[in-house]
Amino acid sequence: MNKYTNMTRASRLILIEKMVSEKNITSQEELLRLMEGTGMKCTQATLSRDLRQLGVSRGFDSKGGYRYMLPGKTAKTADTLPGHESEAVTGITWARDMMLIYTYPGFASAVALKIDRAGRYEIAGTVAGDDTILVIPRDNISNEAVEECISLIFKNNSQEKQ
Amino acid sequence: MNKYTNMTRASRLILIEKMVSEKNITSQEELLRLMEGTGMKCTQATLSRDLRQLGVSRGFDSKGGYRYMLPGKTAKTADTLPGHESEAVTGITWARDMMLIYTYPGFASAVALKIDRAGRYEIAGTVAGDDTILVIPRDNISNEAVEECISLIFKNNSQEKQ
DNA sequence: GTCATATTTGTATATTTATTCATTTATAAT
DNA sequence: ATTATAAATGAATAAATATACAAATATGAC
Repeated sequence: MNKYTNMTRASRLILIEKMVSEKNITSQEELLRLMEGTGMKCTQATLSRDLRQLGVSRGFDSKGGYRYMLPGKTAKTADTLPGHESEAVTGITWARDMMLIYTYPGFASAVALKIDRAGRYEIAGTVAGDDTILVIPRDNISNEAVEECISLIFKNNSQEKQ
Repeated sequence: MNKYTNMTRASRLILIEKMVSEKNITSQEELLRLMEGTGMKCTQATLSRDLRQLGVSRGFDSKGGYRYMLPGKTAKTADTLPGHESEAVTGITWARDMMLIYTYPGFASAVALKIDRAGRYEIAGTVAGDDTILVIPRDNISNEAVEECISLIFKNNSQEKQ
């Protein structure tokens, strides 16, 4: 049953979602002013509660600026129906402070893509052949840190369902 | 060029990501205390800056509680080397005394071919994946020399197109 | 309508997070 | 090494956001 029969509140929540999805909102004060412009007014306190209710949170845009965003937009998982890249891995070893990942033939680039997309700064880059990936850590990053990192990427991968 | 050469900072960033991914962090103060527990200490101000750098933001978990979380699959801005941009090249960095060149998907081998054909002594060889090129300098060749070299190749490249 | 109860809201304030500025530390050039 | 330049940091503080509590408003039963 719908708990939100209060019209004022209901339409305010709708307006907030609309504003957040369309505009680049950087603070609650800013959103407040935008909403006032449309005749819908409330206080920052109410906005704070509404945003929590909606799951709208302040994150960062691509340039590192603040931006309020809808819950779906935060964890953008555009890629991946497959999501079982880690199963293609047959072995891992270290040589010259670089990690070598072995996969079933043809799977290297798919696994490497997964690693690249994780955007981990510990990893300067990967180069994938057909069944082997060369993972190049940044300077001063320990092998353990990279292993941690790779482990995490594969873990996240298997958890990724939404 | 690699921006993360500071050991203390680099490992702190790693720890932060680890903490955020493993624990349910609800505030910076909380994270601060957790980190202190491992011997890594800094102030809330530094943490605030680090979190922005990492794109880690405070959102809501399924129950509406606060929780710091890693960024979605937002593209990280590659550290670019000014003046070396050729159309397909999206970024350049150094790791383990090797140059890594990032390109748009599918362009790596084309760019690598260009480099190979220049026949520069400084460059022992290249290995290209789909969107990443590993440039291996000869022994005793400085990074600067290789950059000079690559810059020259790209300059020639862009002149060809005009 | 009245009454009882639950929800919503604003004010004031507490808490949390971001930023300024001075200092220190690292990196680069000579 | 020495000096210059840039990056990182902490302390203090500003700015932004959350919450306690009282008042107002809505909802449901009669």
